[in-house]
Amino acid sequence: MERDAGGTPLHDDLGWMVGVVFRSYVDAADQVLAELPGGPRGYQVLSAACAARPRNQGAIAEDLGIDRTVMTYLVDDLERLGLVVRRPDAADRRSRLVVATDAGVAARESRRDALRQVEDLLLQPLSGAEAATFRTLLRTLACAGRPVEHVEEMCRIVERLEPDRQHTGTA
Amino acid sequence: MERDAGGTPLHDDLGWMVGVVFRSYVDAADQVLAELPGGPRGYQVLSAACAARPRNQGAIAEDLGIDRTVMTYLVDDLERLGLVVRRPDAADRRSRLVVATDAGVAARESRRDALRQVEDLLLQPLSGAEAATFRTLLRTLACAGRPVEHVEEMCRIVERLEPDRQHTGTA
DNA sequence: TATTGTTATACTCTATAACTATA
DNA sequence: TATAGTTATAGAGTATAACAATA
Repeated sequence: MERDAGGTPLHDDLGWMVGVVFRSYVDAADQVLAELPGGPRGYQVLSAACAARPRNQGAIAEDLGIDRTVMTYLVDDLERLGLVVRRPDAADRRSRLVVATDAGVAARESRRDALRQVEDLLLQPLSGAEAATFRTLLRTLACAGRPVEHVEEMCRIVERLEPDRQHTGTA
Repeated sequence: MERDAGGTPLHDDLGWMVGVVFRSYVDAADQVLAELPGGPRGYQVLSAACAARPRNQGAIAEDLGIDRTVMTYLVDDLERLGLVVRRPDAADRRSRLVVATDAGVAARESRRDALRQVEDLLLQPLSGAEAATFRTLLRTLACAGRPVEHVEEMCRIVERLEPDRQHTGTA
């Protein structure tokens, strides 16, 4: 039962690495998106509202991994600023389609350009080719299904862990 | 000022991609780390406590991107479970070195094995070679300085954005 | 009966400020 | 005076539950 030999056992931890990069992006993006409600997520809602085929709040919320109740507040704020509107869905009168206004499209475009510079800054430690590779691989991961939904595999992992639970107590 | 032609403008957004992967990891890791206080971050503190050279709370907090006040609670919980101890630092009596106990080392090792399976599950959409490349590039980014600290570049980006601010009001 | 969206409430998490003890 | 850590408080963010309208 030896201690970790290396000085920093975290450098092999995917969770730590993803967390560092995630926080770096959010911190940098927050500076650029200061005037936009909701920070990066408000921008992402606005981006979704700029898509060719408008979608309803629930669909956008699922895509962005946020609760639908939070989506209500985000859309409220964006609508109050005149950046998006809630359009009734002829096919389902319960549903509200979120659509960007002209001002919303313009606001999104200027933010997108600024965010691209932030992204370049974030990827600066990589060469141009490496950055392109990183984007491609990251997109593959992001667009694939979420591993949490691999219920069976997760259950097997947790079950295999059970015998060791006494190490941490039951609290 | 045309609407986005593609169906999903988010698929080119680095922030969206990193966010999706980050949430996927946290959700999956939470299942494996259910008994450990603080979830993935509690695990990361425990990992830091397993390092060869013990460090104090502030240094660990900075590495993990969490506030030092939060660190106090995390270490409290881990110490209560007997996984770490606060050892006085002979060189500076204000400082508390966080050191894993034998039980802490054992708990961390079993969790690390489970987390490796979670990581493999997360990276399943990639081939073996691609996954290795992704880890390497991600580590390079995570170990590099944070872009927020590139104060000058950030200021230039924000300044260039200023003329467009009227699109979003001043709230 | 299930689903979309809203509202109100409660909860968690995080940050702020004040304090102690060291340096 | 500045720093490491703690504590208490307040604030932001988030989730839970109940509700209305529609399917």
